[in-house]
Amino acid sequence: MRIGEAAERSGVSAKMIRHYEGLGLLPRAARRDNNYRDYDERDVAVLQFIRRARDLGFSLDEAGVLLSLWRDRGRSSAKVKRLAEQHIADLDRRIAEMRSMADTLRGLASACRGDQRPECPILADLAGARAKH
Amino acid sequence: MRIGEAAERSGVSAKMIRHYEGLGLLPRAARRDNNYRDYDERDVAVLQFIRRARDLGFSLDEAGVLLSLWRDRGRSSAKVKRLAEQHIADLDRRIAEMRSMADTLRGLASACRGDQRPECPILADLAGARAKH
DNA sequence: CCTACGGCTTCCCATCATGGGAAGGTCAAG
DNA sequence: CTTGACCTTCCCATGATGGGAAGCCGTAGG
Repeated sequence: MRIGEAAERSGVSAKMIRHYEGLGLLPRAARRDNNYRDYDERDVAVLQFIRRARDLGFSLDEAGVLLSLWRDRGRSSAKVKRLAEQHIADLDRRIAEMRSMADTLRGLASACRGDQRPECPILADLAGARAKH
Repeated sequence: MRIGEAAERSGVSAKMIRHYEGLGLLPRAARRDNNYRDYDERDVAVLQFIRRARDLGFSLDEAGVLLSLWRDRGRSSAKVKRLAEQHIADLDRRIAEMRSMADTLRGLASACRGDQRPECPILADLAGARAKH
């Protein structure tokens, strides 16, 4: 099949498929006589694998590592699990950061009247007047 | 003061101060005879304002809007509050996304033995075999 | 007086993942 | 034979940040 169909079936855009190939994340695709890339079911499965890894927040580099582990029949599941746990820890760290931001903002916004007057604890906080607690 | 001191006092790197000026987020800095940029306390306060906005997750564009509202004495706090609430909603959406990723991964990782054997539900999931629930 | 050093200047490049779009080749249907 | 939907490669943009080169400025120490 051509790249458009592979894209549709995998959920990875044609643009990205070419890009992944350029990065070396995918092997160079087979070509037809007309120089069009040619894909089969296994290629689509690989693309779906990458797509799913991206959906779970893994970077392309990490997706590449997972892919090579997937292909390695003699792999130890310990390596996969370690990678997953590191990624979970990273997600948790970023979640905590963002929660802290959101909570701070919620506190400031709730103290802000939000009317036509200029007084605003949000701007006051940004300007350096830290809240009184 | 020179850019190095302004950077240290504001917590914004010299590199970024120049960049913000290039973006038009900051007015062009005053220059000394030797062409060095020259900053005063008010400049540092503006930089701190931007820094704080960034710390709360606002984009540079949003920081620019907040900055102009801060400078506008006749502003209505409603505009500030609306911007903050949109940002909170955006943070909450991203947090929910990441929590969903982390929770899925936690489920898969807990089902993975993590030993020297190749069986691994994490890879099985990525490969398209969706979990049984 | 020369040199070394630290600070500054501009400019270009890299990151990460993705998309937009131009210029041009290929192929099937009308 | 044209049209239109594909495909190709190549360049550029995003957003925020940093790295580093080449070169200027100014002071302190020999």
